[in-house]
Amino acid sequence: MTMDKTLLAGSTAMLILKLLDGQDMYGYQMIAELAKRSDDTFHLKAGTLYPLLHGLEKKKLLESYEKQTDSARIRKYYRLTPKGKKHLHEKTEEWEVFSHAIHQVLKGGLCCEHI
Amino acid sequence: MTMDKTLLAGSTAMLILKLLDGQDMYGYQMIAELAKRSDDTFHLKAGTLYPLLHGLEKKKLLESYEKQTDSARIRKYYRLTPKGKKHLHEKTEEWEVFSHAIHQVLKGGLCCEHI
DNA sequence: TAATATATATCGACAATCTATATAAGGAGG
DNA sequence: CCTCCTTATATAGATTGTCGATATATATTA
Repeated sequence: MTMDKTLLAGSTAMLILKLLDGQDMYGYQMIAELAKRSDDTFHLKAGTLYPLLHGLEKKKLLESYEKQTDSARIRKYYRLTPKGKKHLHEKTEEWEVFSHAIHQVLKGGLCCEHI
Repeated sequence: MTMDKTLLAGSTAMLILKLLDGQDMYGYQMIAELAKRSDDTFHLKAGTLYPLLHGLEKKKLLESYEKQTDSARIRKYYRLTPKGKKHLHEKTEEWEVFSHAIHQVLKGGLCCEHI
């Protein structure tokens, strides 16, 4: 199914933070990992990811460091900061409230019709 | 809780269509009804709703008609068209896939880590 | 050596929401 | 009677988030 890209709005940052909660990763890896974990539902574009990472770093939610791999190639890894972890927690709760509310409306709303 | 407004992106139209699935409504009523059905999570602004309604009408997903109420005031009611109903159905399925995918990622993704 | 995959980055376009503002009618309170 | 608040519809401008296109460079494979 073709995902409506606008649905992602606002939740992309949360997903990135979640990916980094547990292990450090570099940008390109995140794109693949997100696709994998979401069963190929999310295909984050590079043009979306990199500006987002820079923004999160500026907000001190992430820290980056360069790491030389076996193949002489330098990759830029990102690490979740304590502040980022806190932010992730908040956003996750927000998401729960939000998706529950949507679910509520889609359920028919009949439950609230005559209280 | 202050809802991140961007989370709504893309799903507002679906919610409006859902509200009209069952009964015709006028704009102002939709704002109140959506807040009610979502347990005060969604507070749609007039500046968001009306352009959206006009857009949905232009796309033939909605039809409008004016109705004189008891109080001499004329209200503009909206009705869901068959095309709109079909659209609602599609968007609802899309939402299910999307929210499931988010849930999957937030779950930790550990389940997919070593398959 | 040429094509493809990996890897990071920026810019302009576009879509969706918000705030602010305009307009106007009805009801409540002073 | 007049003012304020709520109801009700509407539009313009600002902001934000995502995408497509493009640029650059290295590594792998054919």
